[in-house]
Amino acid sequence: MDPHLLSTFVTVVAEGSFSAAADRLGYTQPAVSQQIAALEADLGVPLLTRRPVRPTRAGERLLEHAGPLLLRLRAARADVARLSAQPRALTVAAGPLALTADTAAALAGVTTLRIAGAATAVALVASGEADLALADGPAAPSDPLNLPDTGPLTTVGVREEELVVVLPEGHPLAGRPGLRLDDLADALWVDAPEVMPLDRLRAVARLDGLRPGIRYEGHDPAVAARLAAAGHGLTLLPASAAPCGVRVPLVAPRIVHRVELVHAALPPGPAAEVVRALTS
Amino acid sequence: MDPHLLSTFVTVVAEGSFSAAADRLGYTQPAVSQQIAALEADLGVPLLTRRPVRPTRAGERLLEHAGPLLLRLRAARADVARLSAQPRALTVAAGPLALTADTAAALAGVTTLRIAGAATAVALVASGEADLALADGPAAPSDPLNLPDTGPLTTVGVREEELVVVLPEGHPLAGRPGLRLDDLADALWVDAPEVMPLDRLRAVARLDGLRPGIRYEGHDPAVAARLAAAGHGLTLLPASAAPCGVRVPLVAPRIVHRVELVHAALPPGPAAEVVRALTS
DNA sequence: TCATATTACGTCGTCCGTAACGATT
DNA sequence: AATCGTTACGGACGACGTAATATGA
Repeated sequence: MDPHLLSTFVTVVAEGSFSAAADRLGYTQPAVSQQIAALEADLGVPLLTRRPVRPTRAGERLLEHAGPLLLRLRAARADVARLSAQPRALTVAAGPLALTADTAAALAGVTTLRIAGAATAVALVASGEADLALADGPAAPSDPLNLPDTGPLTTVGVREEELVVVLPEGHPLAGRPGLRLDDLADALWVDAPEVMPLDRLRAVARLDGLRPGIRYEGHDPAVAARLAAAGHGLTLLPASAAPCGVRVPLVAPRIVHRVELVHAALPPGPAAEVVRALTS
Repeated sequence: MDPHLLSTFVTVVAEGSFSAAADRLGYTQPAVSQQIAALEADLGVPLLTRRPVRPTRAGERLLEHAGPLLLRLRAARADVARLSAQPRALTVAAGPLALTADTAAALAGVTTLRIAGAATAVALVASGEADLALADGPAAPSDPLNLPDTGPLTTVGVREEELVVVLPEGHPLAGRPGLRLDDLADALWVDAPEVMPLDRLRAVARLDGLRPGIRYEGHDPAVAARLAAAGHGLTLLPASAAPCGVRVPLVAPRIVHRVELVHAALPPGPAAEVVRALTS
């Protein structure tokens, strides 16, 4: 199973077309056709239906592996390259809820700041495109975030903060001193996958439900809070990130908003300084 | 980075010689030489010192990635193959401390039982060589074991059991009702990596120390207990696995012996039956 | 001097591109 | 008929084996 073939396979599925994938990868279309045929011959199973081009069940299985596999490959290369690399621009990948005032203050010497979901931020560090990741997400108190395993990276907890449910004024539950998530499972929630993905919440809270309401595809927690305040659905945010709406502490299940710092082994330098500042 | 090259690299390091690796892989020796040269050219860094053949620092980094990478590759292949595979012999990989009487009773229809450490057991399932893994190891109560990430496998907790320190009769601490691990960190411990690896204990207990004493390379917990009872060092075992010696409950840190069942998506059949029996 | 890694070179296989073909809408 | 994937074929590159060479212990 050549990673090269795996990568074209992923592209073909993403594009939904052999010719489009060929264009994107800089091959001719027959080359892609042959690559897919080679992969199918190697595994002994059809991976794609043609017209329309869709993964078969076997193809879907392979896709689940292909992403992490290719990431790890890039991670290995990056990890080796880091040893001989010269210090350069300092890039930090941060989750949308990671940048409180304190955290921002600790980022001295940072050249580029990139906002990305937890998994993506870790992937950026693993593949060498970023030096530090500040991944954030919900977790049980003092439990680690469930980050993808991309090899030997150092992970340290930076912060845990209470979560609040954001409700519109006049909501029937707005007067309560605290709320239980299972009482809200049937309510409509703001579906903001880049701020606080509902599926992670479900996983951490061991809960089904959380019906998705309006979808917000941006990064800004304030927008999610405003949507909630305007009655488009509930949302759950760390207390400091919810500037408006009625904020009621979450009391059960016991979930906090956790921020973790992820980085590879760092030589002394500005990156290491930022790590020190963040973890002190 | 061709996985093929990666795999020869791993073999060369393991054998400590180009020619021995060539023999093992069925290549000629110059072929191996060229493969390593190609890998080094690709990464732009020397990976091995020659005479003696040892990994450089870059090589060591690469090695850390190569194992998981090749495992995941096998896992992907196995996962795809499982879809079209016919039901066959049912193989279970179990940790050395996983097979209590109850657990053994649940293994109806199992053809082969293989004893292996937690990481190996999971690797066997991922690569399709086993259908079920019963991984065991120390963990904080209700915390998951820290198993390697090899793709979409289902993990369920099966059991948690109290851990006891096994001491020889007449040991100064033998009369205590309970023991703290940090009080024993400077003592000599039975080093039984295939029963209860000391490094895992250190990691879970967040503790240095645990000086290794006599080394036992087998699987049998009873032997570890006997060595401890005979005064060759202390050991920590689940209460049910320590047939002799003075057994004192561990009271701090709060660590239990946890068993987890790991398996891929299973079609209905004997394997699924065993899963049901184990998790009911 | 012997063992062991590297270099040189010929051969074979693999992979891609061009061109022709086939199938599906 | 048009679009898109497959098959056919030729050329280029890469990979392995044999043979010769270099380098340490």
